[in-house]
Amino acid sequence: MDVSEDVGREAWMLLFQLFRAQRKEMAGLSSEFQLNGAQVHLLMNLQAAKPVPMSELAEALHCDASYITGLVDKVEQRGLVQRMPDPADRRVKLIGLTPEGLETRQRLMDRFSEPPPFIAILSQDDKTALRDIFRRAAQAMPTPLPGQASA
Amino acid sequence: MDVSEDVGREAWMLLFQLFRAQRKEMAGLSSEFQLNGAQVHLLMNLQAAKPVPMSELAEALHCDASYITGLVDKVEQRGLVQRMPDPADRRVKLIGLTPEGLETRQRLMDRFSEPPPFIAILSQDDKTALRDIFRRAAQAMPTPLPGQASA
DNA sequence: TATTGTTATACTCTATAACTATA
DNA sequence: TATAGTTATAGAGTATAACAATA
Repeated sequence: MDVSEDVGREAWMLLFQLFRAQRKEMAGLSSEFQLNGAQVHLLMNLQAAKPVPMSELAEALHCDASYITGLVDKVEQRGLVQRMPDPADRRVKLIGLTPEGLETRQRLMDRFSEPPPFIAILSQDDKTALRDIFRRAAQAMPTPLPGQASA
Repeated sequence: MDVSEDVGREAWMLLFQLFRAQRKEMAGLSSEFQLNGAQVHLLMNLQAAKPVPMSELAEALHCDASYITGLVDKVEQRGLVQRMPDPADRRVKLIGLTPEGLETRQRLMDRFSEPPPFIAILSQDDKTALRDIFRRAAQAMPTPLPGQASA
């Protein structure tokens, strides 16, 4: 096993542990909004302007369509999203944010984008280096990353 | 909101999404070993030489003691760990790895330490920079990070 | 016949409360 | 009386299978 591989391994293991150490805080953050993790990601995956088919949400959240039904039910009951018929295909239901949902999503993104301690404690130089490296990583990845926090 | 804060925010949001994009693969990795996430972390938190009280495991895994009972039951039935009495306090049970558990833990750590795509694709320089930054972050954090992968 | 979403149901993960043995 | 672990149980999260409406 060559040394160059070990650098990536060590970086990953450190990140893995750092990330995991603050998983509890993330859960707490979700419950601040009385949402579970999946609901948070549901809102993050919705855009203000363009309603989205439920099937697409299932794909984005890597979960079964039947689970999306229940997920949408809950946030719809809270007035954050609404189901709309798709004029082009009457089997499809489009999910869009309500004005209140948009506002909640905004607060959610602001809150979630607050860096956890292991990033907050870094020097400005390290933060910048991290950002640049992750930008390169994101660009090289096939996955289109969902909604960005508004600055 | 000043600009220096935004750098940390952007770094964090990018990391968050990159991390999340490969959460599915992590779950798949656990099930390769027919273990769930908690069982993986249980094994990772056990050391070869020194058996550990169950209460300590509950703390390390951030979960309730009652859940540890079931967790240990399952991996004990598979012969990976064993309960041992603590001579110093007969209420306490110490959990230690069996030889088979040690071997499984080794394979587990080797497998889990394989960097995910978003790290693997980085240049050698970027990997090194990441490692150094995370080392600084880990050192500055209060949490003692558990078992490191053996190189 | 295939696909979108829904319903009913079951399984896994995890916590809470009551309990036993020991301190 | 307090603590370590266990048991019973309940709740949340998620998937699978059968189904209705539409394509």
